[in-house]
Amino acid sequence: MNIYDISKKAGVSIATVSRVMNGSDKVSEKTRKKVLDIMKETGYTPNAFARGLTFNTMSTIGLLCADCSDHFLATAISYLEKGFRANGYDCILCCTGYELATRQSYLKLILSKKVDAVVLVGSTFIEENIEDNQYLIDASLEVPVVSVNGYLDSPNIYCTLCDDAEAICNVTTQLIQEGFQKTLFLYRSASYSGWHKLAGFKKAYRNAGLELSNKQILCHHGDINETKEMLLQYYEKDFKFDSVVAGDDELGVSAHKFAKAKGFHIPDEFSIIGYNNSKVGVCCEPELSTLDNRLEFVCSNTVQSVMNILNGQSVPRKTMVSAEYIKRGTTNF
Amino acid sequence: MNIYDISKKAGVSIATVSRVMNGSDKVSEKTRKKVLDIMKETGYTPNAFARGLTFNTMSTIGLLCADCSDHFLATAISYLEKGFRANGYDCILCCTGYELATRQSYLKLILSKKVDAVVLVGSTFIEENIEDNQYLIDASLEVPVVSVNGYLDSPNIYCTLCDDAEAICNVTTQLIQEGFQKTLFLYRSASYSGWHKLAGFKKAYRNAGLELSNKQILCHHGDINETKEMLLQYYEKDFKFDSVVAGDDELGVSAHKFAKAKGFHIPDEFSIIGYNNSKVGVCCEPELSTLDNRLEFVCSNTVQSVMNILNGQSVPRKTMVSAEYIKRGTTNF
DNA sequence: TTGTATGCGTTATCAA
DNA sequence: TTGATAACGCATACAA
Repeated sequence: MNIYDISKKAGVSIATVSRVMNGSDKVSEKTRKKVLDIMKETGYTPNAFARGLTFNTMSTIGLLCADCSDHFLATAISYLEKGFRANGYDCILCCTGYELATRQSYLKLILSKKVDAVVLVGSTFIEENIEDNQYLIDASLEVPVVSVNGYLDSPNIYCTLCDDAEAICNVTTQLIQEGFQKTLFLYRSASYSGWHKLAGFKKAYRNAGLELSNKQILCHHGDINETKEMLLQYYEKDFKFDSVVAGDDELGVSAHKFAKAKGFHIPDEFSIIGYNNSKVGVCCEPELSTLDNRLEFVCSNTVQSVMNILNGQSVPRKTMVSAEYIKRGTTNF
Repeated sequence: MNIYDISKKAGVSIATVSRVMNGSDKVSEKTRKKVLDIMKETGYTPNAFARGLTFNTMSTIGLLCADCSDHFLATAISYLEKGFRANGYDCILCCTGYELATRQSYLKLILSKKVDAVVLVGSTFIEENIEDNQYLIDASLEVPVVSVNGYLDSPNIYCTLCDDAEAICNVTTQLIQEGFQKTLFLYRSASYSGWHKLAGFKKAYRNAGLELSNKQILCHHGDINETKEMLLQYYEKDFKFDSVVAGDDELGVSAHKFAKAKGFHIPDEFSIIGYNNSKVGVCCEPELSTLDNRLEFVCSNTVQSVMNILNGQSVPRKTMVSAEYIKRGTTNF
């Protein structure tokens, strides 16, 4: 079924059929009804590729994310997809993994599908090494690139993110004031968000005028129990920490399991703070205190930015929002 | 940059350019090199919409899922996306929510984008009321429809699923043999998978020749702590259960928190079995025993089925796999 | 108000 | 080995 079939059945030209489809007012009620009836009868739908060809868009957004089985990223994708759909856009999902080369080739793939914009979901897309971000800047020459929780300063790249550094700095300062001065900062990987959290941690010690040992900073990736075991060893061999500030809630849960294994009383003897306010933090007892990075706001802002950009409106290149501290059972403040 | 620009620069016709692009052997090495050089130089990419128009496909699969922030579904999507991409297909993601009307309209939307196949991720897409599945059958008239973890018997609908009923039946039988004869079956919603799990639970009691009270079956949706509170009330007011078989791990964690709140010793005094082998089950102490429904296998089978169908090969309409019991700390067997 | 003709960027058929 | 041209399905400027 195409526009010619409909036009024949209705005894009109394809131009008229096209007008009816696009709600032109320059069609008589009579013919409009006739054409509409036949469309309904035949279940006609205009060919999306043909429309794409003429309009040079199929109203799709490319969503790049490292790993959509990661709960934080999956939640972001959920918000983004809903938001874009509400604006009439479909989302092409692309799970890139964490390797740069893969991300570069997948970004090209997505661009070749002629998406209207590219969304980088999660801070892992911004590399520390400047040249490694060139592929993002190249992409931004073709379509707007927006980043959720990462920041890259470039003309057609728009970023919405949470002030992780400030949040971590604040809670670390609180811990110090509570007397926890041997805090371990536990994070998963080098990423825009990772460095900023670390910077916040360091800043708290600087502000307090306290010496910070590099043993207090630990980068580790592994599943919950692997990390717990690693912590048990680290505690014995390297550093006797009295609290943990974690880069995400899963690391926080690992610290929680570590503390339980050691028989430490939480939160008086041992305090823990997670990050992301995710479901895993509420599975343990006592539940994990955490920082909520207002993902829903960040995502809806991202969607709105893309829409505004596509409508030719001016949009701030950087939007920053502060995190919210969620007090639960693993801290006293 | 389009094929005409390239052809002009190379001093050849568009037909030759097209041949070069598609690796035809009927092009002299000399002109091939010339065209290739200019393509590289200009960064030319063929227009995806135009190709879509001629081939009537853009190599995309529509992924429908109720809620991709649900960890189980997100994991499935992760596997599916990787699998389809490895086969040269992109995925359009569509989070439908749980309402039938929304799902119906979104399925139409996805079809109007001319995807090559539709994947229903999760068992919630199959409705108990037969007419409510008609929209799926209608869709299957246009493109192959495949279901992950749900079953619908119809010519162009292909299903891969885990034998939830058998799995639940087996563990329930084990519980009965261990002396836990007041098990509460806790599930979240009516769905294909939900009924089958329930059926398995009932079967275990039938097999054991035991009376099953309808107080032993409880449907509830809510977050982890809401469900825990609900269980505390239910225990006081309605039914003194000694174990829980849960439809998913989060419900299992709720039961876990309930048991802790009551001071029951796990697993001797109170046993719990979750479902899905998800991350939340490993956050609590003792960790949750659970059933792994072999999601990775189910997803890779789904991808392979779609590929085979699109290649015109014959594919079984139903593939069933048994679950794996994961013993952790909330059971004795 | 309606119809004709052209363009969108490819691929593929047929001649040369 | 190459080139001209029709076809894919739709939108639209222009003509009627």
